[in-house]
Amino acid sequence: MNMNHSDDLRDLMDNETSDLSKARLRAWLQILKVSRKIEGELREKMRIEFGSTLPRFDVLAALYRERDGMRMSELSKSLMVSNGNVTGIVDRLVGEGMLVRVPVENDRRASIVRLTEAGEKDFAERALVHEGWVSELFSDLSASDADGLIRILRTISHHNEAPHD
Amino acid sequence: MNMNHSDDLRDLMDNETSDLSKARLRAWLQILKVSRKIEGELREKMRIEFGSTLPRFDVLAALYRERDGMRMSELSKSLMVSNGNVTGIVDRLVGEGMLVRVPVENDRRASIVRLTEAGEKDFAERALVHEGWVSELFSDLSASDADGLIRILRTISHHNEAPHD
DNA sequence: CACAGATATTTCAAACTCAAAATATTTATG
DNA sequence: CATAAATATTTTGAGTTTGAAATATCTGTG
Repeated sequence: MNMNHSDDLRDLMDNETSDLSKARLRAWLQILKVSRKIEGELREKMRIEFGSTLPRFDVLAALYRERDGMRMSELSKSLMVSNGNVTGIVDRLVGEGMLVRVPVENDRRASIVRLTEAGEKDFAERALVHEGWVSELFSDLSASDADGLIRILRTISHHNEAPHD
Repeated sequence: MNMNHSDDLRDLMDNETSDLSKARLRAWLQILKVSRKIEGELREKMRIEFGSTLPRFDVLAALYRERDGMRMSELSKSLMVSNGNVTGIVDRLVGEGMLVRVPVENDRRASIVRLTEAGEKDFAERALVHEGWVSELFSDLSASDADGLIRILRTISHHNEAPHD
């Protein structure tokens, strides 16, 4: 057949778009399926138990980790959602008394968002309940499978990391 | 210490909400992180390359698997989104000439949605490109890791399967 | 200092999403 | 047959999400 180096490569590529790439596609679809199902369950619990939503919980969680507060841009980057999106969520949480916007010294464009005392207290309680829900939904996941899952997912997210400056 | 059987159980439970439940929470957060990142990438490619969106792609994909078409309710169940949601997406895809609604014999409440010839042709091309994108985004995922990932995720989705009638 | 470009955030229009209510139709029961 | 209950779908209102445009402010360069 006289295949040269390029043909070998081509052959590898074709195999990849056939077998490996299909396995990866199945993996992606399974990730999507699980995350939709779990998100749906959590959304419903969140609505019924807390009268609140997942996006709001996510914002509160981010700010609970950064007690000194975050800028809008840090918040949207950390949650991987658009800037404009965070504006609306924060507006509502401010309206609920969970957050405050604090002006930034020497930069009148920016503001720091942080939990109010009530917001901190409320979220601490909700976070415990939320952890329980997740553990229940993942109750078939052993410790070693949890670790394996995290390891594999990390290889994926590292590959797609935003290129550092 | 004189611990009885109940104390043993309590102890096991407390350990669970401490270590295992935290591992499961980390696993969930990692799933969420990966699916957001990948969805974001795919959304952008979808918009730039196809001038379309992920939800529309999902609907087309479901109907490409069921060439005879599906009812609205089957579609929304298969995609795990609400009924009302599918209505809007299908409306737009009908407007684009990708889908048609066919009345159902003997049941004037229902209609079958199916791909047009153009829709079928368009989607077949897009699906190939899409698979390439996914394989690229998952290029650090080996065949065995893909299989491992799928196995672990299946244990999770099986636990949260809708209880059959 | 002027002012071009960069940065931080909000506003905007369109799309997506949900849960609940409304509509239309079918099925089952008395 | 009448009609209550069930089913299939759409409509509605509120919220979330995006990408792009608009605002406001800051920074660096001449």
